[in-house]
Amino acid sequence: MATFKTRAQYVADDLRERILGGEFKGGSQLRQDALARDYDVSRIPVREALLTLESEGLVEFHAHRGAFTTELSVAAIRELFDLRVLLETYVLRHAIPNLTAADLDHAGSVLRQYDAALDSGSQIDNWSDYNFAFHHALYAPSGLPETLAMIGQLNTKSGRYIRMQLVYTREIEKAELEHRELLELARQGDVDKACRLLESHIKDAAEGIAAVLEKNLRSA
Amino acid sequence: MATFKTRAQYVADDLRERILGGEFKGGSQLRQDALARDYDVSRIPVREALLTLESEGLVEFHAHRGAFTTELSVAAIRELFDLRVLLETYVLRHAIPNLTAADLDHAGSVLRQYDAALDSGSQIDNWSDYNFAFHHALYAPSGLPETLAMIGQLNTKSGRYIRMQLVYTREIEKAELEHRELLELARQGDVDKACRLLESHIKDAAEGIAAVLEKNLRSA
DNA sequence: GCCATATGGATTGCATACAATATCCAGATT
DNA sequence: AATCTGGATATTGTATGCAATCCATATGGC
Repeated sequence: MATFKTRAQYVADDLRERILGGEFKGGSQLRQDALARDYDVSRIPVREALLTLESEGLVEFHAHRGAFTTELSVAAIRELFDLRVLLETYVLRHAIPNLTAADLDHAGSVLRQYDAALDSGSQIDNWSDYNFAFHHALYAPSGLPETLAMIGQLNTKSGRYIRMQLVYTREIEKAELEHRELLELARQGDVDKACRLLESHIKDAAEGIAAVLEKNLRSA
Repeated sequence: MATFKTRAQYVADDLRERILGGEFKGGSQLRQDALARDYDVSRIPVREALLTLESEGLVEFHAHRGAFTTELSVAAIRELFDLRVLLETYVLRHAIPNLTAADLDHAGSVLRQYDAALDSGSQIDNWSDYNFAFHHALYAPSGLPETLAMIGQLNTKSGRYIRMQLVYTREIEKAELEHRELLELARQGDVDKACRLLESHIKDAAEGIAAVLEKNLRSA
């Protein structure tokens, strides 16, 4: 069922990856005509894709001037990460009591895939997806789909900067260790400790990103 | 600046009002052709408007079948209101210490406008906007624009049901009293009491809506 | 020399027209 | 009788082309 994908959706998915991957820096303009040629479609599906990305906070439309990739201020990034702490500890708190053995197994298997990917080389492009998959595996049993959707939005909006931080500071290994610890605490059902760890896990990432951004600002 | 509004935006704004106003119940289909005739535009801006509304959670696209207004389950509504409690107490907590005399005056004047609207007759259409304006006046000094945007999303998504509850249960007056109390607590800087009141204010609304929906379900 | 205004060029926003897809219903098959 | 097949129909999804708008540059008045 519903295996059909419109061209607009295809363009949106690919363009999202390109933006999150850092191909378009700063507030660079995305010309509809050029993108249409890129994807060999007309400008209509490109426009629709850009509208979708606008609603996700990745681009901004200026009437008759076109779409530009958004650039988040350091303050905005801090705010988004504070929101992540608030919402993710909230769902984790609700998820842990519901975790089944199958849920824990699934989260564990995602972690093992991390390791395989790490060992096989720097598949950093996919790391963000794995990261989100692990967090999602822990959160899903909360039975709070609307909340999970908002968390997904926050991740998308700040995704570009998360990847940047990972590349710059190479602290994937540290995150990986914290993930293992988080899974263990969840297995033990220690809600408070797990939430505290999650909070510092997210805040550390935010501080790393802020540091990188502020360094870049000074050098520019 | 930027006083220009595309037709797609105009259609989106108007259609949003119509959906929130309850003109399209249940999962009713929104045919692009009919809407295009309604607004005397082509289907392109209609499609773009529908895409915008989809990102706001008001409609859903089914490929080649069209757009349908979404219908939230009682569980989803409860979840959205729980999220509102979480996020709104969060911003209120951050806003109260920053409230200036001008902020309090502004919030008070919004309240006075309520009263005027109430006395002049049942301008229920506008009440939701006033309601949001009051809450926004209290929250804005938090200096957390991203969080405010998410709260706005939650309000939009659940807006249809808020209006329904107000019409059915006529508890506008109660909400109005609570607003005055909330403003007074904010003026006194009593963060904890204000947040507790806000929490029950939102939860009461959620329970009222759930009661109405469950009654409707039984009668249907 | 400086500010207001007009004009050219580029790009978007939209209307029209066509292609692709899902659904429905009739008819055949088991 | 129930299920499956296939074509007709309605509706969406997209391509093309044109009109509207913005920005930059040049021009004229003071």
